[in-house]
Amino acid sequence: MSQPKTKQEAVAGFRCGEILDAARKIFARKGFENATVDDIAESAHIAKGTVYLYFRSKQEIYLAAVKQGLAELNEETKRRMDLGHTAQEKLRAFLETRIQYFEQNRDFFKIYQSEFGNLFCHPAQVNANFKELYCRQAKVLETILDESIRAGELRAVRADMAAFTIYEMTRGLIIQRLLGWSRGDAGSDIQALFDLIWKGIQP
Amino acid sequence: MSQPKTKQEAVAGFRCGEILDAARKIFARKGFENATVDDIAESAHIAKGTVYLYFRSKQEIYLAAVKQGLAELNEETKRRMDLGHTAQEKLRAFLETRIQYFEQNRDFFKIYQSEFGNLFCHPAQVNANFKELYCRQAKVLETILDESIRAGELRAVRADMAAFTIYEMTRGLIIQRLLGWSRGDAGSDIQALFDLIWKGIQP
Amino acid sequence: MSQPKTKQEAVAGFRCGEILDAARKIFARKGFENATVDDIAESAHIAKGTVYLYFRSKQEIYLAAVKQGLAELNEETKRRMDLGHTAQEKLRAFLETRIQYFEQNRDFFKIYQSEFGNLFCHPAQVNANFKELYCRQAKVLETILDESIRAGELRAVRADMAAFTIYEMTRGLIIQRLLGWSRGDAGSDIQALFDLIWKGIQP
Amino acid sequence: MSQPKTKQEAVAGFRCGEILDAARKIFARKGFENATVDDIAESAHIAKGTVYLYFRSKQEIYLAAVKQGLAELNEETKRRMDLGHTAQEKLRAFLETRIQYFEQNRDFFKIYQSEFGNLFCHPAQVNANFKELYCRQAKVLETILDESIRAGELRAVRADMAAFTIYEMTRGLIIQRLLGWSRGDAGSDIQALFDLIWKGIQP
DNA sequence: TATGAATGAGAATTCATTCAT
DNA sequence: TATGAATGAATTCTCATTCAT
Repeated sequence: MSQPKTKQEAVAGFRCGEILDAARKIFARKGFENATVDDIAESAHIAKGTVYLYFRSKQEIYLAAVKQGLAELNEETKRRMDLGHTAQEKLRAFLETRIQYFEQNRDFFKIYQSEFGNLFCHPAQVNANFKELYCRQAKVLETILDESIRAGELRAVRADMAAFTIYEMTRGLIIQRLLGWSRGDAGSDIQALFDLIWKGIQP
Repeated sequence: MSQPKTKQEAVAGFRCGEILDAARKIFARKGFENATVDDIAESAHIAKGTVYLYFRSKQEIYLAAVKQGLAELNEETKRRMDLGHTAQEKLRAFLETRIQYFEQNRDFFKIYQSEFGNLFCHPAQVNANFKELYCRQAKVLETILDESIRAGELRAVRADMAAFTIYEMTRGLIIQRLLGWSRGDAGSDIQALFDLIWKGIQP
Repeated sequence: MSQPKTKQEAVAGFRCGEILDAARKIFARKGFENATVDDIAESAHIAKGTVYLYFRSKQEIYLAAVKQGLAELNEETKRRMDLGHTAQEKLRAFLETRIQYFEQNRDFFKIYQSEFGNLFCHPAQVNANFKELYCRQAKVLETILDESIRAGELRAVRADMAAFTIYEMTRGLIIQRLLGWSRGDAGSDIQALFDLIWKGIQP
Repeated sequence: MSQPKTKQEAVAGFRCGEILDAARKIFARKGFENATVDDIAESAHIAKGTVYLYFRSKQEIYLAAVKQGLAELNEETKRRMDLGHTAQEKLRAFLETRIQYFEQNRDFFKIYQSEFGNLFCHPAQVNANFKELYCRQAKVLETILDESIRAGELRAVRADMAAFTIYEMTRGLIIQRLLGWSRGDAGSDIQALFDLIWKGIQP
């Protein structure tokens, strides 16, 4: 995140990135438990020991990979939502950004999805860490909805529920698409989903 | 499924049930990989070897636990939807049954949810097995929606997408509730969700 | 061995025999370690627990199976050797009996052979038990040879070595035949072997 | 087999050798089934996991141990037979080499012998692998005998049978010696055996 | 006697992590 | 920094033996 000051740091950052890229690929393919540190090291073209110079444990690699992706996604989502002026535009931006991001980063989606699946059987400390990142995404949406409802642009639905629900619908759509269960192209899927949501929340 | 004919079979069925209950508890708490067969045996108050008299492998226990729950849920959902006469009643029945079932079988929901998380990194054979059960749930809904749209009760949304989306929203709501992120009681959460959906699909 | 006095004993003897027959079949097919008591019980059409009414352990079944076979073979060999008058006749009887017996009791031969293979890694107590039975076979032969040498019928070879050697040649021939490595029929194989031995020991 | 090019390879070769030596000792003492990988590791003064860096399974260790010994024995036998000029010299070389080799590598002989014992209840793949090595030994002898018979140096016995028989007599002698059943010293045992065989096959 | 469900010790194998080079 | 050999704890599954019925 922060700029590297020295060449050392730059190299270190580069290595971390390579490892995380490799890790995402491996974790996506095998899941956390079945991925081995050897797999990751091999995929990153370094030795196993080297991995431990940059990360303290397999867990840590995993967390870093999810965090990095989530942060990037959140940032991108926020950026594109800010470009919209109306609630409608912002909502559409939310849907589009996320779906496009996940389509382009399928490995990341798989991990993200798996992470969600394990939400209930994670060490508490891991969860605390992620709950914040997860919630932040819904919060952004909740805020928009809240404002729009107060402005009379939307009808008085429960903003917290609507936000989380929209959030989940997005996830559901991506699952359908990644598993090949959806028959439409991305554009029309997004449009159909947006339409459904919008009808549900407009006054 | 079938009634036990002999005392032997009854006892065997009972043991299977005990093991599956224990398994659900353990898998819910630790996830598939971190649960050990020893954990399950201990929780079922039997010896490890005994588990293997009833199931051939840890995998098999897991699959049985998920299948049993899914089958029960599907059956119950269908039964209650059949009691409704209008699309509205059927949809509400769908939401209510599922949310209530999962609230009452939290352990099962956690496994179910985790199963979804692993959808992308599962052995193909497991997936094939479950895709059918997963899809059947959405299909039931899709059929209802399809009929209602043709009858003019609902507007012409894409039934496949709407079905899967409603399905996912339900799941999302349960997650919120189980993680304690929802502030409302079950009844009002269901009402709010139903309202959102209904507005989205009515003509 | 001894005659059963009561119906009880007769039944017990019958059961033992059934178990030993089954055991021989299973041990021959799978070897001692890979044969399970369940296999044996199933093959004998009784329950696993029943096996333990007649034998104290898997070991014991095995030992009993080998002993029974060896005793029978020894007896038969002795009987047929006694029918011969000259050393030549007795030697030929020795070869013929053994080869025919093993050809007709292939399962037993496999166990016997395996037993020999484990001669060096057996619990001492087992070995002591068998050494006697093994040696008795060679001893019978050694005695014959000894007498014949003293009578001038044979040249002065070392009887102990010749006996054991003939004994081993027999075993070797059977291996060849059971593995299908021998191209001749039993009769001509026996003849060829006898010829070789006879030339080696005649004056 | 091939010379190690790097220090790495040399170390790896050394480790393999250490493990195989330990394995031979353990397998000889306990037999394949009763030997544990832990035993082998402990005997080689390394951790259990280390064994698996060099061999994929217990089976593989075993096969490697037998193969290595057999190959060495075959090579040595061939080398010493080639030094002889007449059939008599070659035959004596065969006997001497094998008996001396096994006397000096008793652990190997025990495994080899046990291997023979399991000839009939082995996984087919193992057998295919060994049959070749076993037969090659007898074939060498058969060829010599064949030539000598055609040259009139020996009488017209069946070479295949004679070869296998001599082979088995050798094995028998070693068994006697290792079990302490033979009263003579190695030299006189070899001489007696040779005498017996030679008389059996000379014209 | 006969049964077969229950037991639990035991074995092979894997892999995250460490550490000497 | 980088390496990769070594470690050993942990896990699944098997099966001889026991015992209540």
